[in-house]
Amino acid sequence: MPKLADHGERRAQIAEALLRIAGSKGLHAVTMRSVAAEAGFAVAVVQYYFESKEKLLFFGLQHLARRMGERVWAHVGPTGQAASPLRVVDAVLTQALPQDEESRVFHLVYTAYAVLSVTDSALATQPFMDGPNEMQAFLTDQLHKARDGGEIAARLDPEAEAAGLLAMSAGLGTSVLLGQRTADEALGVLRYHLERIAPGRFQWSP
Amino acid sequence: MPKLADHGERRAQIAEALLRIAGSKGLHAVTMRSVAAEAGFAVAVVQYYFESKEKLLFFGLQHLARRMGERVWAHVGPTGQAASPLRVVDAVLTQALPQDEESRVFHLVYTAYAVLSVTDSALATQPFMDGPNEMQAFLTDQLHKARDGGEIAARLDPEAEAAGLLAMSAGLGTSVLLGQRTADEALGVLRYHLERIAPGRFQWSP
DNA sequence: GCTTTGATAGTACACTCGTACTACCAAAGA
DNA sequence: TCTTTGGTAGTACGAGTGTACTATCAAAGC
Repeated sequence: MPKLADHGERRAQIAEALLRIAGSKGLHAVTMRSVAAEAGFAVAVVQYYFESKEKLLFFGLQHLARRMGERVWAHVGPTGQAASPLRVVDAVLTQALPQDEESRVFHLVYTAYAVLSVTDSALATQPFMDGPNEMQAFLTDQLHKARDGGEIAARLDPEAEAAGLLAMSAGLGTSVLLGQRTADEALGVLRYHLERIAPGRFQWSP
Repeated sequence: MPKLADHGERRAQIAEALLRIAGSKGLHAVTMRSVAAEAGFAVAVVQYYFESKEKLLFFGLQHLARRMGERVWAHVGPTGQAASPLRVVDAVLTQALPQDEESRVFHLVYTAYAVLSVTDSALATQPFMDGPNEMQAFLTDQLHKARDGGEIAARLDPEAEAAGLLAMSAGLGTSVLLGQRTADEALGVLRYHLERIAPGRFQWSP
């Protein structure tokens, strides 16, 4: 057997190249040739590790979702499980905003994929529901804990609050992407609404 | 001079065909050929009224924005200018949700255009900021009036509330598009948050 | 040392795209 | 009536696409 190549790593390399192109030139600029060139391989190599473009696109989406999940978790984890549920909620929602370039690319490509999935049956819409659903369940749980701990008012509905905040965060993220407002302005709006839920309890962060 | 054709109407016809395709098959399925076929014309006719695909796409976006504006206004107008500002706010935000097929197509195509505009300089991002900015200013104004009229608490910030509600509405709309929740569920979340702003004042509508 | 085989490279083919070009048709003005 | 001209149709071309195909290379096993 010749020089064994780590298939997983190769596929990851190619997926990264795909995301770089999709993030800079748009998802429509993702072609076998452009991805191969960006990754520094020949077209046939991309074909070798992904038998078709459809498979490549699908893997690219999975790769993106995985990286987004890791990133959010990396920011939430350190906050600690034992920490105040409100801090966790704040960390998650803040991280959901496109504040740096990497996050901006995530948002853009993810949205592009989402739009594509509506009309292209090849890209199952399942990944676009699992992630958000999981996230909403997580936030709902945190808000339940916050309510039980008396951090937020008892009249608040954790489920509806979580769903609303998540949707707001997504909407704000899109507006940042389109240049309607800056990330800081979006953060300000988000913080205002968090403050409305738990007055005086969101002033630890700068 | 031969059989005069109303250029405005022809362009509108073609734009409608474009939107039908973009709404059903996706914006990437919009080609000179597909649009011409959908409109029942030859390709050269589309070329005749739009000198290039770029111009066609741009006009399609303008046409969409115009129709969306008309639709929202048609629902807000009857509510009356003299009516309660909260009713106007409710009407606008409700209408911003994709509840019927036409609205669903609006959301989808608009989002597709928005995503495209981020990476394609040909599609100016201006239209995606003017509309939302105008809408936010309008809602902010209504909330100011509501606050002055004592319909909402004085501690609320009209600007931040308007921005948040609009972002939430957009985010909820996207989630409906992706099938994460139904339009009714999204409406429920939205109504919950309106109710939070002005308790007991959003129970007129079914 | 030779063969096998996983990995990479180059190329060709069928297809679709946007666009340019020419031809045709029919109504209005001379 | 004949010519001009706005509108419509058909077609051809170059560029770019996904994919199949073959060739080449290099390391592992005999």
